[in-house]
Amino acid sequence: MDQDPFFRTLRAGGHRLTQARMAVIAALRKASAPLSAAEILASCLAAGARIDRATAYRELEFLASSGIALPVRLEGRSLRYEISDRGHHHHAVCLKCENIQEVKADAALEAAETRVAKRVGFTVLRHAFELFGLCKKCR
Amino acid sequence: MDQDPFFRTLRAGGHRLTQARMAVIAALRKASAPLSAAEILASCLAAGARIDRATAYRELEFLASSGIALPVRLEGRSLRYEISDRGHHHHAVCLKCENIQEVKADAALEAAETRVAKRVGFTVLRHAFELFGLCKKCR
DNA sequence: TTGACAGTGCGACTAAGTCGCATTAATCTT
DNA sequence: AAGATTAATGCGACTTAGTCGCACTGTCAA
Ligand SMILES: [Zn+2]
Ligand SMILES: [Zn+2]
Ligand SMILES: [Zn+2]
Ligand SMILES: [Zn+2]
Repeated sequence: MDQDPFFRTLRAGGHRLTQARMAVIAALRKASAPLSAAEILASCLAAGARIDRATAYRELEFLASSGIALPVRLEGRSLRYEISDRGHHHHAVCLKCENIQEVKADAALEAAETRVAKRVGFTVLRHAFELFGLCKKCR
Repeated sequence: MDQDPFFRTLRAGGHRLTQARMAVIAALRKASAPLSAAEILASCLAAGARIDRATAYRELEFLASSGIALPVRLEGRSLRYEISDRGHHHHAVCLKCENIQEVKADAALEAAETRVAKRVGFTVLRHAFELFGLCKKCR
């Protein structure tokens, strides 16, 4: 626990390692796809941590501001979060089975994104790229 | 009005040209950026059409299913709509002035999107690409 | 071990959208 | 032009996702 980089970051920032905080981080770690606040809350409760809805929301917001959780806002769905140590990627959402699949960053795509931004005279702080359709299984 | 392609499509489909429907289409036409349901409702009311909130939502959904309105779901914002006859494009959202700017489709970007989809074995029905940052004026 | 205060639980609140159902009005028929 | 048909509407109650203030509590450094 003391060698965990996220926990060290939190301690270094003067933040406490509370039950709720550790439960939420554990829930994010366990997840294989981005989770909504409600799902994270359910996961924490299932794991035996008694935390409140408001706490779950506040904690996720805090973890996002600390760079530990990454907000994932897929169009049409409610806000989700994933753990932030998996490198830059995007998502493909299956419209049939609802599965969310990671799409590794593609150099050409990222280059095109940069070029387009330059063309329209925009300073890009963040970008979103999502695919919606049918996954291998559902096709 | 009878030569309007959208109106002709609606008539051909056996749909009525109601006050609400025409008011919503007019609001979408007037808009220079994607509008939320609330904004469209306000625009209709300001134009003198007495329509209900539920009607505005239902009408927008209907127009989207008819291919006349295009849902624009920019991450973190509520669902918006724009008129559908402007060709494929994406959006750049200024985080300071909240302006939403159209970004014309870029051949290289679209090609990269297609290639990435193929790589992950995904049948893409729709894609999203958005830039978030600072516009020319706000930089 | 204890004081300070970051973090929590509670509950009331808001914003965005949905739904069922009785009524209205756009279009069709005659 | 009047009546019939039924798509579309208004109303209001409901849901879902998230926010907020405030009194209380648990973490941790001294
Ligand atoms: Zn699938
Ligand atoms: Zn990217
Ligand atoms: Zn701006
Ligand atoms: Zn595109």
